[in-house]
This record gives sequence, C-alpha cells and structure tokens, in this order.
Amino acid sequence: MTAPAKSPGRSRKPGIIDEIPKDIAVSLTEAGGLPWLCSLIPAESSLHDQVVIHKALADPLRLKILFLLSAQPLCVCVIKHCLRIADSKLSYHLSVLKEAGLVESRHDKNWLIYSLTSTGKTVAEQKGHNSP
Amino acid sequence: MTAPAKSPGRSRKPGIIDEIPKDIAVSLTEAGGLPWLCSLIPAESSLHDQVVIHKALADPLRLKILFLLSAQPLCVCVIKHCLRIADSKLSYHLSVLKEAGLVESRHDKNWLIYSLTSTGKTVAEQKGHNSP
DNA sequence: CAGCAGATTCAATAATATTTGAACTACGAA
DNA sequence: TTCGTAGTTCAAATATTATTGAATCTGCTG
Repeated sequence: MTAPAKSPGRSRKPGIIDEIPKDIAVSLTEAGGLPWLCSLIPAESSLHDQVVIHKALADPLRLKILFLLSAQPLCVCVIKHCLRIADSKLSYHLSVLKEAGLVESRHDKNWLIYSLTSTGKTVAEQKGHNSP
Repeated sequence: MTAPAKSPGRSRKPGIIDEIPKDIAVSLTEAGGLPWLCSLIPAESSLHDQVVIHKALADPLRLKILFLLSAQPLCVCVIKHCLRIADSKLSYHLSVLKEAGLVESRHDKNWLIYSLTSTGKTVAEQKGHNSP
C-alpha cells in the first residue's frame, strides 16, 4: 500500500476504488461509486422478512406441505397421510410455515384446517410457473 | 375409529377420506382424491434444488451480496468494503452462494471477480420487482 | 362425565450452519 | 526471488435447527 499515485483526474486521496480492477472501477464510478453501491443494500427489517421466508422454504418437507396446500385447504391428518411423518414433526414444520406467514389455520370441529396465506399463494404460484 | 358407515355411494371400505371434514373431503374427491393430491408433490431432486437455493438466500449477509452483485460484477475486496466483515466470513458466504449456483467467479490479475449467474439474476430481479 | 381422536407442546438429543483466527495459496510487482 | 496483496481453506468453538417420544390440551360424542 505504497500509494502509487495512479493519476486521478484531479487531486484526491487514494481509496479502495484505486486498488481494484480498472473495468470494475470505471463502471462503478459511472454508476455512482461506492456510496451508491452500498445504498443498494436493503434495510435490515426488509432483509429479515425475506430471510424468514427463505428459511421456511429451505426444507423439502415444508415445500411438500406448500405444494399440497396450493391445491386446497387441508386438515393436518390429510397432510400427515400424504407425508407419512410423525405428528409432532409435522406440527413443528407447520409452525415454521405459520411463523413465516406462509400458512394460516382455522378450527373445524376438532380438526385444524391449514391453508395458504396470500403470501403463501404468491410463493406457490411462482414455484408453479417458473422453475427455481 | 368405529367405522360408522357413512353411506358411501357404493360399498367401499372406509379410509381416511371418511374421517375428515366433509367440505374438504368433497372438494378433494372432486379434484381427484388423495392419490391426486399426493401426486402434486414434486420429485426429491427437484425439491433438493429448490431447498439449496432457499438455504442460500436464507441469510441477510448473502442477500446483501446478491443485491450488490445485481448492480455489476465485483471483486471480493469491494464486497468486503460494503459489508465490513472478515475475509474468511465473506469467503464462506460466497462459497454458499456459489454452490447454490447463484454466483460465479473469474480471475483477473490477482483479484477474483464475482458475478450473478443467470439463476442468480432471475432471483435478484424477482426481489427487485415483487416484495417477498 | 368418560374416553377418544386430532393436534400441539415440551425437553432432550442429534444434526447443521456459522463464526473465528490462523495457516495457506496464487499471483504480480519490485 | 522476495515481498505484499487478495483470497481461500482449515479446524475448533458456537449457535441454530430438526427430530423424537412422552406428556398435554381440546373438543367432540356416546
């Protein structure tokens, strides 16, 4: 870091922008420089919401549940029948989806009926149409 | 489970479909019944790919990286500058994104330039336009 | 009321993911 | 060839998630 004075247009103390590949530095400077780049980062709260949703979708069992519910609302016992897993396991994964705001539930006699929320529907539709 | 003989259209041994809320049973039967419902579940390999991508996106740091790279290809040192985290930490998160197929890298002198793959671009665009 | 089916909760355990700092690799410039 | 910069890799320590089975809760229904 011997400050090699790469002749900037005008006098300016050298920063990280002088120490990176030229093509990157050029296009970055044209776009607005480092401050602009850093400003693209969303607020933590926005990031947090997205993280929670992606965490909820980051499990094959939970994706299966989402696909099942995209057909129609279902009681826990039907989901259990399709997935063939233990009650408590299913309950845990349903709670993760619920906390993420992807599914909701209502009571009917002594059944619990789960269904997709509007966010859940959006996600399921994207999965249905696009590939990833 | 005393097999209460709910008078099915024709004689049939009672199954789970007879033990769930009537409205759900009706719409499910119209749609194709339990076999149809179970057939909606994608293959494990397809699920696995989606899980890997969602796992990669399930971290605020990695989302930040994705947003930065959606602007333009960047060397590690610029990303590090924006995120202000340790080298090894950044390297780890970049490797997660790379394994998920969201980013790729090329060498330039002794820098490494990361950029979005086409999958990565698709994901970033969806995040840019839609909310979740 | 008693008993049962449907489902959740809890606590202990197992499995994964993340962080950290030190060691290491690769490359270019002096 | 020696040095410094840019980055990765490794192993140990943490932190987070997922699984399991037992216990519990709730609302029917006889």
